[in-house]
Amino acid sequence: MIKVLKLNVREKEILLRSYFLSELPSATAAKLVDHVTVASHEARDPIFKQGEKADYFYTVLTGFVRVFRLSKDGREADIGIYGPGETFAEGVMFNGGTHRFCAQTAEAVTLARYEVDRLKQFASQDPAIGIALMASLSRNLDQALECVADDRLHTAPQRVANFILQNCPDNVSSARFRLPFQKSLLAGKLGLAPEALSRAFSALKSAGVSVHGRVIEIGDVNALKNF
Amino acid sequence: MIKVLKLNVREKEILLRSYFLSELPSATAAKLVDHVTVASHEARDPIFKQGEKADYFYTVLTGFVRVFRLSKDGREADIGIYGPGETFAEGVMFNGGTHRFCAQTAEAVTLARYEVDRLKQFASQDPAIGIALMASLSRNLDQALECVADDRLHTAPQRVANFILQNCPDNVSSARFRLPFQKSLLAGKLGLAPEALSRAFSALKSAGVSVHGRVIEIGDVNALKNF
DNA sequence: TATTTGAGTTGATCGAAATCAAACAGAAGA
DNA sequence: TCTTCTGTTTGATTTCGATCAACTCAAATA
Repeated sequence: MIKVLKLNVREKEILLRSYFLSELPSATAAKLVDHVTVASHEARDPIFKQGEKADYFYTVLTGFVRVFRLSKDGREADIGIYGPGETFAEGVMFNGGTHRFCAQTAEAVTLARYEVDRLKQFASQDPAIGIALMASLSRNLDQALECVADDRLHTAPQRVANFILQNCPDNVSSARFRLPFQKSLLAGKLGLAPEALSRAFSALKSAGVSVHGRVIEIGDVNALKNF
Repeated sequence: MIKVLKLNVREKEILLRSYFLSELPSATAAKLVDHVTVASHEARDPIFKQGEKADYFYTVLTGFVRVFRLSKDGREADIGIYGPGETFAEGVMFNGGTHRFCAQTAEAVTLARYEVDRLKQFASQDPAIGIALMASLSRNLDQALECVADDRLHTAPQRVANFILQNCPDNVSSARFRLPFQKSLLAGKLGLAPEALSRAFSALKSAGVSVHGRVIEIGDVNALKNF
């Protein structure tokens, strides 16, 4: 079930701090916020399906969204997980107005929706909007390329190590953090079966990583970097 | 050895038909062409290296360029092959001005170079330029996501079949085309070792594909689609 | 014509991760 | 408290593709 609502104050703040809008002068950002609608989704809700007409692109306000390709034989391959402040599917502004992938909520999620046609119009009037959109596209492009390279160069334990390191503050020797979503979701994001993720965590024990539920403890950050 | 030159007439035409400039009104495109420099590279020349400061992004005029990540232990993973009319490394406009990947020519190549700083300035004045850049970014983003999904869902022979089908005209039952670059380059693009590509071609014989040097003949396009 | 060189293929082996199956643990519900 | 359900782990097996090595073939060179 989707409910469409107006933005509340808290949501407005999250949105203004998102990667996309934070690039803009505050007056411009405020104008865009006025045209945003909010969609509230339950867990496991489909947001859109590949092949559908694309009327919106999205910024996540709360929760996590899984974007994936569905193959002919029904298997799914994740191409990205997006969390609060992140924008996804901006590509539909320029690819013929059709979604090329499926998107589904991982849990209860609220989304800010930008209308494609309206944004195109705004972008054609104000260069700053185009530039902010480019920054967002560019960020997502870099992540996708990084993902291809990571998949092709590194083993499962190495990819998990990379992910852990991205979630560690820089210049510390040990750290601890909590996974913001299920392990099975992380497995998908890294292109692994859940079993492979589990085994990868075991393999990282020797590098000082211990896992308790969703809490991950890194004993020696440098050891992990050289894994 | 790099030689920097002015555009000749032929190069100017290729550039105006490139994915990036063809999106623009001809007056705008002409203005950008005036600020482009041409770099002429020999085969196997490095164009830039990951970590380097990024002063330009590029559109290929002739030849093919390989963009790849170099890992700590010296292995390389291709993230894209770019040919005539395609633009690469536009991401550097927004990622802090540093190249995140390496680029190398596969053969003798001529490139049109756009100065990042100048393009940013132009984009901040004319919304159409930003929109054209977005279209280019968006195209490259889609390709990268497609690549992730393809890697994760399909076996080597299936990926090769997909590549072949992308190079077939639509709605024909049989076709024939010539690879525009070396097989080893194609192997890299598909994330395969050259041996694996060779074996994949053999596997596709049963689906009516025959290979003579760089010429690929597809006996039954539909059989290939269902491979 | 003989020779060298590089691209591509073929064969044998190995390793990483998918798959299938079963056990296990923690949270939610009766 | 006991049961149920879902997410995660562990074990056994299989499959795919990397790797290493040898070989073929064609083009380039002498």
